[in-house]
Amino acid sequence: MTGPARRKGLTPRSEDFSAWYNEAVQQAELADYSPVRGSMVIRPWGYGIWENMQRALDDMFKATGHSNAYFPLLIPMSFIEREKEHVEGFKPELAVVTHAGGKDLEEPYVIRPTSETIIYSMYAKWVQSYRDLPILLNQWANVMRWELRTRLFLRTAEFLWQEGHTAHATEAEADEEALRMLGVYRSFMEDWMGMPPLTGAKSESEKFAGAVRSYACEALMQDGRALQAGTSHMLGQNFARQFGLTFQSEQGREEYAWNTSWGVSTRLVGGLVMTHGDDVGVVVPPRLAPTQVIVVPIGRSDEQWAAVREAAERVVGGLGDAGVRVEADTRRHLSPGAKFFEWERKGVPVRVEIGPRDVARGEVVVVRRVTAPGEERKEGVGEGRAVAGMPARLEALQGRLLEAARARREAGTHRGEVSSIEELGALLDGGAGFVHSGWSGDPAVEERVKEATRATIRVIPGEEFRSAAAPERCVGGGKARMEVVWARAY
RNA sequence: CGGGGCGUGGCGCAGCCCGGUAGCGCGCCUGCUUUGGGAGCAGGAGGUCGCCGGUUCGAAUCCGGCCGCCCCGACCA
Repeated sequence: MTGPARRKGLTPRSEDFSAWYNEAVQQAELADYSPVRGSMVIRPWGYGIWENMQRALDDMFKATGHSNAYFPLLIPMSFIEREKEHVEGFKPELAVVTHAGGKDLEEPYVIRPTSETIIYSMYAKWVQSYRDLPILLNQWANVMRWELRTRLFLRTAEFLWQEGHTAHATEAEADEEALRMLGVYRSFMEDWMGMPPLTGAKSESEKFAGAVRSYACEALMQDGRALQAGTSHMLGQNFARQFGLTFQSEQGREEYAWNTSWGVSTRLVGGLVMTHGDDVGVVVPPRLAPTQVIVVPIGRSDEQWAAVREAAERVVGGLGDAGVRVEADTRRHLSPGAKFFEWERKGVPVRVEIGPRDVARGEVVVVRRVTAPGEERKEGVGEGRAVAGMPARLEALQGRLLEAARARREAGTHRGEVSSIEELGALLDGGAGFVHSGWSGDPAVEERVKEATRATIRVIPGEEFRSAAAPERCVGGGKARMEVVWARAY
């Protein structure tokens, strides 16, 4: 199995999804393992995707009134320890700096696992009056959580993310903010990633350490497991109390501010791979692809090469003018086939082949990375028409990826009464990803389900995702008080 | 942290049981011929066999300890 036959492709997803994922990520050159335990190197192709994600998200944050700022990497240990649930949640995975400048530090610093504490300590300095609120900041940063078991992009010890932190005068305003950003995440995942998530609230046991309410986007991966792709928290006044974040209200009273925090990380890149990838490799949606179109000139003799190069340059120029991110692969030591495989593994949405035959006809061959049923993969198109039609072609592909992912999510979702834990387990074993059911609200039921099936409540779905007929029975027996969605999660 | 697997040129592996000249494929370099789905031939470079210690005339191989990586589980907004 290690010979040439194996080298031609990845381990099929159906055979070993985990092996497929690792191979897909590495062969697409998204990331590589590093000498540092649990920390990966994000390579240019992977980082390019992240940069495109950042740009889109950053624009959305700005459009909703937020500004960027930057806070220190190191946080005094005492800060983390101040909020009781927060410290309990994060203590086990903290990396601590105890020694610097050649001597032991008086107070250790932790490498931020998240920045609530240091940010709200600063907000406390900046806020005196209700007129200073709201504060709407975001930071792009790296954070560190010493995870016991890591996986490329999905869970690494160090990862890149953005964390939004806001302070408001009222609870209603804070909750509105938390929900607004949940909606921003959802739009981003749908419109840019083609990864339609379920959104809703977290149960008590799954919420963020220190939050009053947590909201999340949960996406269904191709292996039927859920990926928590983004979270937004209404922190109440928990941190404000610990850090003295108070303001004088319009009525002259001293009050604690209400906070929110929200974040998405490089984990999204892993989600992208597991949403759209196939047995050939990664598939990157056009809006996020660092290169949307790869032009491959094909020629034997020097004269042929000169002719196809010229045509390739014309196409690259034309596409560039049309706002398409395009590149020509002019390496002469590689055969066309080798280049085809390489770019397919990386997931470039469209390839344009230009050989002597095409030049003679004034055509190019346009090849799609993914095809709809019944659609030709390769297509000879007049050069001018190929260039002019490319933006529309890319948008169509973007839309198709979203629809395919939505269809997979729906096919992997079970709705209807689930009246026992055994039945829930059978549904999950039978291929269901998201299983809707009723729930009494009793944490003991969650615990029992987890024991028996390894599934957890991913969300208490928002209105739009609830079933037409609300479930009446709780999976643990008795009456349901709400609808929940179960899944085995990453 | 529990269980399993694995550390040998850049990558993937064989050799280890049974101690004795370190091997294969891919990749890389040079030359020539090639280029429409992973090119061919010829020549070449590249390895203190994860680390430390022990046994032995002699250790990739046997013994002890340590370190690291991957997978499953536990843990993990």
